[in-house]
Amino acid sequence: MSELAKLFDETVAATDLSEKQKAVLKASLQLFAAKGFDNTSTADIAAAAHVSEGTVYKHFKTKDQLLAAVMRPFVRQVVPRVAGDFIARIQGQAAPDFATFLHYVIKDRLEFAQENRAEAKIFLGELMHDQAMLNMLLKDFQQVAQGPLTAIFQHYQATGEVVDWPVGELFRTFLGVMAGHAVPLILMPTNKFDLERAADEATAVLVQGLRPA
Amino acid sequence: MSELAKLFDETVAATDLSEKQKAVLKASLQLFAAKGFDNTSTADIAAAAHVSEGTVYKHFKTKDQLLAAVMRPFVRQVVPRVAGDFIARIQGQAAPDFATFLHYVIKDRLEFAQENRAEAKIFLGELMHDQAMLNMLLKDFQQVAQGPLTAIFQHYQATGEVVDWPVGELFRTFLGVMAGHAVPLILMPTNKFDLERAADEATAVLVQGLRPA
Amino acid sequence: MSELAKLFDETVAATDLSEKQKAVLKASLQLFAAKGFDNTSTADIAAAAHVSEGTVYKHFKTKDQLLAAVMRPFVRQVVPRVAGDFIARIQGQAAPDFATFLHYVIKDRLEFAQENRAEAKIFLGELMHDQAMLNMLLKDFQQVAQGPLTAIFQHYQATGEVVDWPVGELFRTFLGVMAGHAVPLILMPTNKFDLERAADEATAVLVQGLRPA
Amino acid sequence: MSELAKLFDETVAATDLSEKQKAVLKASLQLFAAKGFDNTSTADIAAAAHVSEGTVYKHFKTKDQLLAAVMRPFVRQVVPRVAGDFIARIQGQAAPDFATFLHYVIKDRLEFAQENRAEAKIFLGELMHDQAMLNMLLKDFQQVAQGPLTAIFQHYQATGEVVDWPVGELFRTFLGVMAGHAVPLILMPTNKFDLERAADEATAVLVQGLRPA
DNA sequence: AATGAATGAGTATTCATTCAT
DNA sequence: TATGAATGAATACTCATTCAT
Repeated sequence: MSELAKLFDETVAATDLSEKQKAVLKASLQLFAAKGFDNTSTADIAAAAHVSEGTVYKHFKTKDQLLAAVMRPFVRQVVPRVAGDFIARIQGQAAPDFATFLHYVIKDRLEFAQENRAEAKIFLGELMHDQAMLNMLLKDFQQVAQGPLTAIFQHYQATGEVVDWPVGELFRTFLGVMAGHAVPLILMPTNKFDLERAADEATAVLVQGLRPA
Repeated sequence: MSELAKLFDETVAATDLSEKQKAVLKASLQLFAAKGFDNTSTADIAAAAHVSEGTVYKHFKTKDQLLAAVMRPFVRQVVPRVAGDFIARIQGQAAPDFATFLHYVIKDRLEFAQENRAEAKIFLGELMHDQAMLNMLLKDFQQVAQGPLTAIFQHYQATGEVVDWPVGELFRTFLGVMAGHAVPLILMPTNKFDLERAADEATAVLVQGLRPA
Repeated sequence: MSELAKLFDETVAATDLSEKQKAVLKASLQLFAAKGFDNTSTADIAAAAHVSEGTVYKHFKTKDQLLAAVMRPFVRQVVPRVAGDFIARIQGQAAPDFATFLHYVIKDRLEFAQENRAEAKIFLGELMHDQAMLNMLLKDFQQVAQGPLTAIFQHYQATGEVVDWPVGELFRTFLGVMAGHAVPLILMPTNKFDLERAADEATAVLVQGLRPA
Repeated sequence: MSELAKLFDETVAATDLSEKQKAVLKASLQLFAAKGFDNTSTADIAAAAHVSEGTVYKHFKTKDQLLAAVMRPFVRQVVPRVAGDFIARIQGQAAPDFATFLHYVIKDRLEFAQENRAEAKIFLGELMHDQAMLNMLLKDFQQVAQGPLTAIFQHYQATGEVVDWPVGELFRTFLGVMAGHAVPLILMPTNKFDLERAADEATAVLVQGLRPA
């Protein structure tokens, strides 16, 4: 199980959620992913959770709160703490080369996507309409981009492994190449996905593509 | 104005749509883009188009048909005829080098995205929930990927400019890098976007990133 | 063609109805009979008559007027002038016996029903909801029952062929027995209906059934 | 109260219908009878039942289901079990004479009509448009006509009380004469109806009318 | 006379949400 | 805590009717 899934379960367990409330959350996750938030009624959720309609509203005051409860732990992890971990090592002497760094991060995020496919699907589906979610994401991105990520990329620019572009541009390319693998992984319900190979490929493209001319 | 935009306008003009019906289409486009299809009511559309609710349904028999009418010309052009044009030149002797090819295609598609921002936003927003749209898109992709695109990439593999990966993988990387520029362009309503520079950058990354090791 | 059908056509022809208006009437007749008045829209009628929606309203100001136009000649003939014709003969010396009288009337009305099946179906279908139609019918019935019919039945009571019940009761029995044949004739679209035999049977039942004990 | 009325009330009571839901049923019955199914809106029903429109749809999923719920117990009893009861006695030795049989059945059915005037009015009003209802009725008729009724009529044909016609013809005459009394009873909201006398009269007509010549 | 685009009130139905039990 | 009946506003869609051309 992924870190997020664990965290999510802990969140659920930690709070005073009864079994029924957990069932509500689980049903919401599945239905939102399968049919979209707007096309899922609270009656659907109640039925899927084997719970009365009133119960759905006992803990979660609105349908939107239900969405938030389902998505919050996921959104918080989309932009990971990975960066923070790495920063420490880089500032020490044992900094890995750019390829190793990329491979680690890409694989980590693809695993994350794979293990949280339902949440990711909801996320992609609502991103366009849910200003709150979009803002949460953008804020996280900016924080990471302006903070730890800048330090990391600057490190590899200093070693000559990465071209001298603004960090934002480097990040955009990184995200694009990764999304090329992540999006199909999320949308297509296939389990034949070769995660290692995808990470290899994306790493190869980025290492070469971002190398100084 | 983009090719599509023209085509779209012609479609509208060609059919015997009255001024009011055109207003309905225009209002639908704007509202779907702004609030999403599900969150736009036919009453909203009628109000925005300064038209009665009955009028909304006079020409377009269902709300779904309205969405289709708004999106069809766009979807048909997402995967462009560009490929076809190029094939001809490549099969002749005057084939451009890989960088030139990429730059042309990328710029063309980014311009397309820029000029059809509203449609593109709806498109992204509905893709997850609208199986029909997703299928249309996937079919188009497969057709292009298995047809002209294969020929093109194989050409550049023969010239030694492109690494010997399966065409699908090359295409995925190409789309990812381009999406890295297109998605922010579509989502952020800024006109400061430097299209030329984005095309340069994406081209640079891909030319290097896909070059044989 | 039945008397009514002729009269109906004359009504249509006589008035300043254009070909299109006649088509509207014909389409209304067919659709009202097939789907009922409430389930037929004026758009349906326009389409079936190959006419614009506006044209439907050019001559007939409301949908109800259309119904009235279709039904009026029928309703006026449901209770026939037959009675008047007969009165004359009875008051003369050449009065037929009760069986002959019944057979003539029953056959005449069954033929009428057969030839005006569509109108009859609408009539039955609307009778319950359309107070105006019901009233028209009841008034006609009362007029006939209190007028000519009374004279006729009293004649046969005087000859000893008919039991000494109030005319209303005799009429009710007569209508019931006839309806037993007419209703299936109207509802079932079969042409195997043996009208002569039905008239024989109904006559036999009534001659015996209404004979003084 | 009639058997059906009881059965109907039990049905309502048996199911877990709340007071409000019963009010919905009652209001539907009254409004459908008064204005017809098509001319009764769910808003009308909600208002008449002093209930919100949502409540109308809580138990009954569609307006058609409401109609079915109102009519089902009635339709099931239109063609009664009476036949079955009689069969037993006839097959025993104590068969009543034809007049007694007729009088019993006619009185029973007229009482039924009197006690279920509202349902009967809806029934007559929808029969023409509601294929399902018509089919239900026809099937019941055929079952009775081909089953118990045949046995009964054949019994009276054997005793020489009834003319040697096909059972279908006998049934048709029986229904016609009865309808002559039942229809006015259903349509006219008068309580002066002398049921005993009507049964006497109908019996007299049929006993004589169907006697062998 | 005929058209057909336009209207707006109306219709069945859904749904997030509340509340008495 | 859980229930599920009740709510009422909202929704997609229909339809009789009008009117400018």
